Amino acid sequence: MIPDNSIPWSGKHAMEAYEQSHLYRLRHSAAHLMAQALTELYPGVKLAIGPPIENGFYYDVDPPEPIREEDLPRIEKRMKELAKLDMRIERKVAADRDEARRIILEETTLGQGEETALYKLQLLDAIPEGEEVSFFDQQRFTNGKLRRFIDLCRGPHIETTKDIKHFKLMSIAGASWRGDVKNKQLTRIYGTAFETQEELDAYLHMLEEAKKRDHRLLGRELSLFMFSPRVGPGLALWLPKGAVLRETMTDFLRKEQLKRGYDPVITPQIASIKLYEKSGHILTFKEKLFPFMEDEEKETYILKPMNCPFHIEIYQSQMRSYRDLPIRYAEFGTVHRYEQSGEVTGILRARGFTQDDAHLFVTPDQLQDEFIGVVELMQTVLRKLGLTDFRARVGTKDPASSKYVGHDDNWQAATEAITKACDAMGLDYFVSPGDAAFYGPKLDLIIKDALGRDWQMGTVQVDYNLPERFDLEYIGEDSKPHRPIMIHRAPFGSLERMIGLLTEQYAGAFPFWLSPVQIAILPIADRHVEAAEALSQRLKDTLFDSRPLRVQVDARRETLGKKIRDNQGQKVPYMLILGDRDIEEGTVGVRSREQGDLGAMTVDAFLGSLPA
RNA sequence: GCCGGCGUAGCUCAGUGGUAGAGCAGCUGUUUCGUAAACAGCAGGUCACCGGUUCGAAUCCGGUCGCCGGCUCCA
Repeated sequence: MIPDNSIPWSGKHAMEAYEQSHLYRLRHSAAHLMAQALTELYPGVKLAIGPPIENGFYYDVDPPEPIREEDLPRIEKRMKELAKLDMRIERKVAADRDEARRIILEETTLGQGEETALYKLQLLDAIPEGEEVSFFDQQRFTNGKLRRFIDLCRGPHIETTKDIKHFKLMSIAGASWRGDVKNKQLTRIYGTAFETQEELDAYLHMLEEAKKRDHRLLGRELSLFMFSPRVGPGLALWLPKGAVLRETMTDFLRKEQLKRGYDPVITPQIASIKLYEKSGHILTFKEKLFPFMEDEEKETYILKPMNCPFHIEIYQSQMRSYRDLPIRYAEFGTVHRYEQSGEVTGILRARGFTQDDAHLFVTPDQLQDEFIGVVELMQTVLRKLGLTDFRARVGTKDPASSKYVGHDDNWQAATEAITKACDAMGLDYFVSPGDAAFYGPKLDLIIKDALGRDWQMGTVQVDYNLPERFDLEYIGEDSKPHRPIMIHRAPFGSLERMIGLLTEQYAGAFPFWLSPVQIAILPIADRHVEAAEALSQRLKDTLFDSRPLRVQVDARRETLGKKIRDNQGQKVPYMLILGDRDIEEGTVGVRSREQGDLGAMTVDAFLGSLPA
């Protein structure tokens, strides 16, 4: 998390408070100021939208010539000049639509040609009839020249440009007009603004600090995973330390699932395309698939992008009775999705990843309880991982969209099951219309990474569609066939994404149970190495969380200070120092990652002090 | 995929048209050391790749690949 002292990001109320704040208005006005600078520096530039956002503001523009990063300083400079003019920012309301149109065409274009109003006119058309249309106007006559900027805008703004003092333009990106890639791509310029220089500096400093927690950096420094161009983009190689961490997490969840009546299943990496034709994924998922494979008999196979159809095949392999339900098939299933080249981000967004997947086949009567059971498991997982900074989102159907499948009463039942389960669990969630899967509503956990980006982690989805497509049945008490409901769920989401996020949350200093190396033994001199190896073996024979303790002896011929420094850098939770005194007295010198030197104690005392 | 940026040793980075450098890591030797970097030496690069300009290219130009920020999409 970026510890942003200006806006606590989590929680709906915090966001609402931000939108009411002076800072929010300041940033909005900074966006306008930037637009004014752009109209002066790039005559004919077409302006689109320029809102304040969580950590600053942006403006989307369509410039007559490309804007590059090296242009930002002179845009900033022009903004500073303009700000000093002390232009009053005045709100004006158009009397009617015709006047609004006239203002856009005659005034906001500032004599640069009506075509510069292209996007503003479209925005005007999107404002519902009868709603007030307002403009914000800032101007100053200076040195025989009128400097003016007027923009179609809902506001609110601050009163004068001279209060826009502490800002910085951050970056340039392409952004589609109205978020649709089929539309023209505009140039988006990001900036940030604060009330004081200290806050701006603090924010920039925080960004620098956040970069140090980037999982891609720590993944390399701690030897967790790697990528190789010879393997391919987005295809991670797990190094021994990352792999053991991952196994530890998998072990933990596997046990929790066994306790809750899940049955493990294992399915192949590829399948005939027919399977995905049947599931319908071939239509909705086509552009996400790796290129197809064809065998000598001209049968087409695809690398699996998801596990559900396989689990359905297993369900369908025999007659099911209502007495068999619920059936819970669990698989740590590795899937491959051909993510667009620009969207691959370390292990947070990879092309191959492993879902902690399971599919529950339930009767309508069981839906509610099973959903609660899944939410309970997710809470257990979050607690164990020590994650508290997350948001729970209930994705429901967007009533205006036609992309969904299934009957309305099913949707309503499923949505109710989800919200009731969340209420019953006391989960603090928000409802987000339009964020449902196309086949059903879902509950997602959203977590931010070090750079403040949202990632969807764990998910629970209610599905009426696949049972329908595969014609799934169970025989009910009435001896008649009935259709089961499926729940798709993944508490971690994917091992890759969760480990990436955990790495950033903990800045690489994983809790003891997860640390790849839990204990480093540091013999002081060569003559202590033998005792160190013996101690190492003794610890490895000790179970922690029913796994052998992970111990490493640092037998390098380095000074103790050097060994401590290196193992601290590797974020090893405990170092056990072994020298003449210890061997004589039957103790070890214990040093903790967090608290430093804890003094000498017996190995038993040390083991007894380990976190439960 | 699109917009913008970056690519020099395993890592972090110097090097603006004239014989490729530093620190750390690695290896060798010396040191055997009690709580955050012992000392010395050695080795290590097709300057991402391909093409062009030039007497001469890490450096200038074009293309490709990879990575980073964003858009779109997602676990």
